[in-house]
Parts: sequence; structure tokens; C-alpha cells
Amino acid sequence: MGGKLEEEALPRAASAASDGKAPRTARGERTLRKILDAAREEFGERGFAESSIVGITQRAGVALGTFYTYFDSKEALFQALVRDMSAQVRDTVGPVLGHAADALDGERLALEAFLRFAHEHRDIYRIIDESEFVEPSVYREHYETTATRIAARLKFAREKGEIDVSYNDKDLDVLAWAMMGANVFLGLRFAVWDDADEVHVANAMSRVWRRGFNQ
Amino acid sequence: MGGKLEEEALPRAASAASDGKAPRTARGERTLRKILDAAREEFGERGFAESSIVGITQRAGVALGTFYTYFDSKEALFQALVRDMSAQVRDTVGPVLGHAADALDGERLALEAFLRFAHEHRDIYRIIDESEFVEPSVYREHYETTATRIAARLKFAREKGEIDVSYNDKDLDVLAWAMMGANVFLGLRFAVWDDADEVHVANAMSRVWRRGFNQ
DNA sequence: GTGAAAGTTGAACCGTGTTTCAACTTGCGA
DNA sequence: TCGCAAGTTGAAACACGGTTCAACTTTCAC
Repeated sequence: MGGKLEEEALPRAASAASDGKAPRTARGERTLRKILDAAREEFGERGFAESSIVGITQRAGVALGTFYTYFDSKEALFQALVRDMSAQVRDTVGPVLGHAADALDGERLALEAFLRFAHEHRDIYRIIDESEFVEPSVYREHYETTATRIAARLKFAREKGEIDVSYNDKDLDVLAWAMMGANVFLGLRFAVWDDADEVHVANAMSRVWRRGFNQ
Repeated sequence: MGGKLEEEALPRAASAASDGKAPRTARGERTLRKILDAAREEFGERGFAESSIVGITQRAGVALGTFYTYFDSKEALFQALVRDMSAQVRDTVGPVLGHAADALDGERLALEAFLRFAHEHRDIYRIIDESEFVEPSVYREHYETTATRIAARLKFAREKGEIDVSYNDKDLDVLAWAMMGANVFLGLRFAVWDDADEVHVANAMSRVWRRGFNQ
């Protein structure tokens, strides 16, 4: 399959629509995109409850009824957005792992990247967080996937001798959730609420994990 | 002041009412208490948006209008509840610190107590979490207070030589938020969603902190 | 160029749930 | 026992915003 880079964004937008409501022409595609962008702004600024479909369609510059051409309900739109953003977080943070000297250095870089991302996209952060109450299943999906990925990296690192073998699989499952929780709260406090130095935060954190996991 | 134990609960309930709406008789006090209890159930089970004042007053066994004798709005009630519960978490977790051999052992016991508490009171957990979107200021208040308390303990432990002196105040502020975030997510995954062994979770976590903070 | 499919429009419908209020009941102090 | 302040009641007013739909416009395949 050629042209993967350019093609990537479109199917994601297209598949964001509710079942049987995917756009069939380029015009529809554009309209759907406008609604998704407007929704991200509105939900990010005002939260789910305060956001209205009127508000979203006005921002998007389309009529109220147009919304229902692409989505079954306000909840369906929210769910589509969270899925989209969950993937965005993954695609932003994932690649930096390649540049790491070892596994724990990778986690440091990942935290740094996450903090930068959270600071630049506070709206996304808020939307994913609010999904715990709007669409619990996607929230679970997001964090379960993330934790599983971290745990897998930790286990792999243990096989390579970078993490003390006395930590068994169950321990590492627990610790993966702990690392993720730490990252999320550091993001909230130092990137979303504040504009702290990501490098300092990530370094302080990394030092503890490094000592904690070795020896 | 004598009889502190028995007196503790009442003023808290009384002050939960909106400004100028505090009950003035024993009957009023009881009614307010019924509403608060019913609200905890309703908000815990259904979340803020899905909960209704009708539902809350029905659970409480009082008429709809009675609600407005004590609260200005649904939001005001929610805020009062979060404040009440934030204090409950503190009062449950705080005391166990006294039984600890050293500071890091205290954090282990605190996590264990928190996991037990989160498991037994999932409704409370959910309500505090949801306040991020309903009443952001109380959410911030709750976590900022908690993090400050943890940071103070860490700094004190450093003075006593239980934590490596190479961690400066700024580092410990960061790490306090990390510990809190880890605790919250462990609570969500292993106490609220699942019914895991608190002791194992707390031990695995504690081992990492211990190694991480020393030398 | 034509016609059918796709997309757009916004007024009106509709359900829900918060809030008000005037009449009523309770309980306490004198 | 009396009277008034405190508390209670629930029907109705009210606001709000999600959803529907039938008429209209645009696009595109042939």
C-alpha cells in the first residue's frame, strides 16, 4: 500500500462517524472533519455537559441537522473523539522510545514527550479524562491498553537484565499502572495546570524509577 | 473541648448546607443528613449528570421542595459532598501513619489503607474523581492538599536521613505528585475495578519507592 | 446535460429535570 | 396552651437542549 502517510488521517476521520453514517463524497468528508475539530474545541473548553450540539455546529459553520448525518448522538461523537485522541497520544509518545539508550531511559523520554503533549493539547487531555464519566468503556480501553504496553516494555527490559529479576510479572503489572498514574498526575499538575520544565520533572521521576527497578 | 468523638460528625453536616441555609433545629439537622446520604448513593451510582434532585429526595424520603431549604443548587450539593468526603479520606488514611516504622513504611501503610478505603467506598472515589469536571476548584483543593501533605512527609524524612539528601525540595514536590498519582491509579485499577490483594499491591509499590528514595 | 444520490438546512417537537412558591404542618419556647 | 418560627410539601412554571424531518441544494456518474 503506497502513500501511507497521506492516507492515514482520512480513514480515521471517516471511521469516526457512527455506523452507516460514513461520508461518501469529498464534501461529506470535509464536513465531518469540521464537526470533529469543532467538537474537540467545544468539549475541551466547556466539558461534555456544558457543550451543546448547537454550539458545536455553529463553531463548525454547519446547520444543526447536519450533525445527525454523521452521528447518532452527542455521546457517539464524544466516543469517536476519545478514540481518535487516544490514538494521537500513542502516536506522539510511542516513537520517542526508539531513541532511548535503554528501557528506563525510554520511559523518561516518554514522560517528557507526554508532558509536552499534555501542555500543548490540554483540551485532549481533558476530554480523555472526562470519558471516565461519559463513556467509561473507552476510558478503560485507553488506560488498559496503555498500561499493558508499559508492562510489556518492563518485562522485556527485565529479560535484557535492565530490571531486577526479583520483580515478577504480577509486580510489573502493578508497577506499570503506578508509572502510568504518576505520569497522568504529573501531566495534570505540571503541564496542564502549570507550565513547568518537562525535562526537570522527567529527570526527577526517572531517577527514582531507575534506582527502584535496579539492584 | 470534651466529647470530641461524638461531636465531630454533626457540625460537618450542618456546615454542608449552602450559605444561610443551615438547619436550626434537630429536625432540620436530620433532614439535611438524609439528603446528604441519599446524594452520596445517587451520585456514586449514577454520576452527576444522570442523578436528579427528584431521585435524591425520593431516596431520602423527603419532598422535592425540601431540597431547596438546604441547598442553592445541585452543584452546591455536589461541592458540599466532595468536601465532606475529602475529609473522610484524610481521616481514614492519616491515622495509620502513626503505626509506621519509618516514613516510607508509612507511605506503604497509607497506600494499603487507601486501597481498602477505595474498595469499600467506590462511590466516594467516583464522586471525588468526577469533581474534576463538576467543580474543578474542589478537585484541585483536594489533590493539592493531599500532595502538599505527602511532600511535607518526604521532606521531613529526608531531614531524618531516611531519604537521600540529593533530592531537593523541588524534586520532592514532583515526586509527591507522582506517588499520589500512582496511588490513585492503583486504587482505580486494583480496588475499584478489581478486588486485588491490597497488601501485595502496596508491597510491590513500596519496594520501588524504598529503593528509589534511598542512596 | 441530466437525474438520482448525497448532503444540507433550521424550525418545531419533545422530554427531562431544575427551580419556585404559596399553602400547610410541626415543634419549641414562653 | 398558645403562637410563631422553622420546616415540609408537590404541583406547576420554566429553561434548556437533543432530536426529527420534509423541503431544498449540491455533487457526480453516466
